[in-house]
Amino acid sequence: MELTGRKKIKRILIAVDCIIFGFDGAEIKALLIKRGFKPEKGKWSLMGGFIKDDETADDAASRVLYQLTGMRRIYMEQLYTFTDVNRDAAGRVISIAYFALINVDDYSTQLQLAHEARWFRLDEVPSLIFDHKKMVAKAQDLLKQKVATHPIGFELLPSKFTLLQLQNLYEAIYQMSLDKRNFTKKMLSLGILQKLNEKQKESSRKGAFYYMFDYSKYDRLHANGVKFL
Amino acid sequence: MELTGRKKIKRILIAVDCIIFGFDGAEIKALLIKRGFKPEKGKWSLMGGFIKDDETADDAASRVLYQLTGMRRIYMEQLYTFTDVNRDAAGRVISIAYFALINVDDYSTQLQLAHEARWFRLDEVPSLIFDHKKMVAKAQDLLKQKVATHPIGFELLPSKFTLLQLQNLYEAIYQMSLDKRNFTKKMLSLGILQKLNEKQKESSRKGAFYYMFDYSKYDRLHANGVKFL
DNA sequence: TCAAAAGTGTTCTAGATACACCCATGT
DNA sequence: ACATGGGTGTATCTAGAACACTTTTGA
Repeated sequence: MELTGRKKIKRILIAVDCIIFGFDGAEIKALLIKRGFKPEKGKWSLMGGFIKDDETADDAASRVLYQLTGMRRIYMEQLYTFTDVNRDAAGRVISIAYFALINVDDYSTQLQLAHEARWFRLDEVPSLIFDHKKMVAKAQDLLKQKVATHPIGFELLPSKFTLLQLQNLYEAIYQMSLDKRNFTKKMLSLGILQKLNEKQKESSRKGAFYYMFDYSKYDRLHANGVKFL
Repeated sequence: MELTGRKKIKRILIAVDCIIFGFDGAEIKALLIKRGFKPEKGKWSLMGGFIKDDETADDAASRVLYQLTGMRRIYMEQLYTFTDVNRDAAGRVISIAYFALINVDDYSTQLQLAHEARWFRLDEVPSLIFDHKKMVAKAQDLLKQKVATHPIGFELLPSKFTLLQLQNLYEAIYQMSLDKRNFTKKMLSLGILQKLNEKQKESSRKGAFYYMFDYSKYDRLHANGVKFL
């Protein structure tokens, strides 16, 4: 870049903030923490942290996600960088927001308690510090848009899931109901689900077959994205 | 965000870099400058600059675009934030990349000369400093993706354009040829083009009608995006 | 035997694609 | 009169949408 205005630059801190989505079988939820320090102590907020000078933003986001969830290799993607001059009460801080998807079942209750974290339905997110509400809204947009063409919905489900669970997931994301026959026809036609010989017996007498998402088939068939919906 | 690792943080500078696309009637091109200062003086690079402490990243990108083009109100959108620890030879600098579209005809030759700027076909972009090549690639992806569902292609054309010019634009972006009848049928069916009573006579004896993009009709009809292709 | 969820096929419709000729005009 | 690009219509195909009954099995 060109050197313009370099002299005027004061210290600007760089943070990452993570919008973490989960799916409880019926609703998409966001994981928020009760902020345990000043400023804005006691208010709800996204989990975040400052970037260290030897790590990338991706590294920082992974670290922050690990602290909160104890999980590594979480699906995660850079969302947007928020730079309003007065967005953080404590001084000039820009924040690189990350969007993450986790399977709720893998998430330890212990850590949840330690951080005073809670899952919130998207229509019940409380007021959040700074511009975190905007971040959540933007993440929700990205989720809707991305899940229509990329196989990321599976990140929100256990590795074995039934077709009905998958349908419920899409219905929750889009807030609409889908036709069961059309949905299964479409999903199976993509050739990226592997049917197991095992049934989920909890929710019905007949039992529903489990499926797994087959990453290698996906990569082979749909290198350039699919149309899920 | 949580306070983690704050103590270890050294100064990190924040820059913006702009990927500027234009369309010359046949090809999509990117505007690059010959860097006039060290490090990497004399090499090709994107136009960029540091964020001042009283401006947002959007402000900084607008400023940088104005410096290079003399134009205000350029279509512009935040693309991605690049944070590799050693991306900039001069020290730790993160860069918020912006994606911009301009109408080549509006661009002053004077300013072009002052910055030693040049338009490059996307398949002839020379080697660039730092990670600017990655930025260009990412911007090209976004262009392809976004132009399919949002009316941003018009930013690359004069306000009055013929249907053939519009088709050429899409053909250039997607590197494929389209059927003239199907293309015009589709475009006109969207109800967002206004036909003028004026013909472009330069390129044929018969002359081709000019059209304009009608923003208000677009907003009314397609509040949630359209499918152009 | 019955309640409760699982599984499955056909018709209809709209949008996308493929395809070729006549039109208007300046020289 | 003719060369050049401008403009237009129809048939086919494909994907999505609408729609309801049978199957399985544990209690």
